[in-house]
Amino acid sequence: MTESGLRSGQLADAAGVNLQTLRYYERRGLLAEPARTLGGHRLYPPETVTLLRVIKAAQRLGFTLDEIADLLAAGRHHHEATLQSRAREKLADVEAKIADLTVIAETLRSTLAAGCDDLVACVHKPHCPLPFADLANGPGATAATGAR
Amino acid sequence: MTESGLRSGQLADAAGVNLQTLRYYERRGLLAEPARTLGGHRLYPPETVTLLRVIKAAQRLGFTLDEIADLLAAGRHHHEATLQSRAREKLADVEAKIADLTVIAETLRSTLAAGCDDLVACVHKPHCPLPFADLANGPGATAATGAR
DNA sequence: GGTAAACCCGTACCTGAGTACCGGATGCAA
DNA sequence: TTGCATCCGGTACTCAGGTACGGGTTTACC
Repeated sequence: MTESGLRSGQLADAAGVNLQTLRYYERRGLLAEPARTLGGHRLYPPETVTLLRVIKAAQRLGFTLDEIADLLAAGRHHHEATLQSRAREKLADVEAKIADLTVIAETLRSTLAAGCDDLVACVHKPHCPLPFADLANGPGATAATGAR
Repeated sequence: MTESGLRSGQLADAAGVNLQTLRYYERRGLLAEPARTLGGHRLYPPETVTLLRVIKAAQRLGFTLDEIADLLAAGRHHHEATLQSRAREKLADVEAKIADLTVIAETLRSTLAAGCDDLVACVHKPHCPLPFADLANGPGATAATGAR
């Protein structure tokens, strides 16, 4: 009974994830419940390695686990266009984040150029670049809160 | 006894933060323990509004609350250069994140251009732009985890 | 058949930045 | 002095994506 699939530890090693993460993904609906040995140990089909790589790649593109679960389910039911439209939305998100971070980088550069050395004291000087105006209105989409 | 400082609710309103956040910042060492009324209610000096704005501005620049607490303490002790060097580090972080997100945006654009419609199926096609190579080596500093 | 490694499940914990809820106390004005 | 808004403290919960722990099986090899 050697050639029957991967044990959870083997899969975890092969995909570079933690063993616990596999069970977590199973709970989250990203991995289907695998076959089991007589004793109850999980036996994964070999292509699960690819699936995990896909999941990790999608994560790197900024998709959440919930979104990835949706996308995988949609792929199984051949609802095309779902991935395309989600990707379009994500691209808009990412572009907004880049714009936001660009403003932040410029502000940091100004802070350096102005030679500020004390957060509080600097505010009272006219050249202070610290952005007090944009408190309620972050420029990017989901500005001040969880970026990614 | 009208002119003695701000009550916590007034300060929260003036600075645009939640009341609970004030106590949270106090616990985290960002706000000093304020004076109290005889009955134990907090009385903040008016400049605390400015301090909160500074905190929010620094947050927008990508500093964590711990870092801001440090920065504020350093300012009080006139350890100059601390803000400058921290700002330099943050700028490097932010630039790395921008670079990272730029790669991600390009990948998303390729995904759109290639017309991929199924995450898993796409992998087996030669034009698939999904990045499987950079799993263990995110290009940016703290790539896949907390971007902000 | 013994033993060590791997695996099982359930539950608790982690980070970061807050927010919500609760019962009780205080502040202030009419 | 009554009544309502505000505030107090402490605790628990939120989100995302995991990670760790503990006690009990199972597998695999000698």
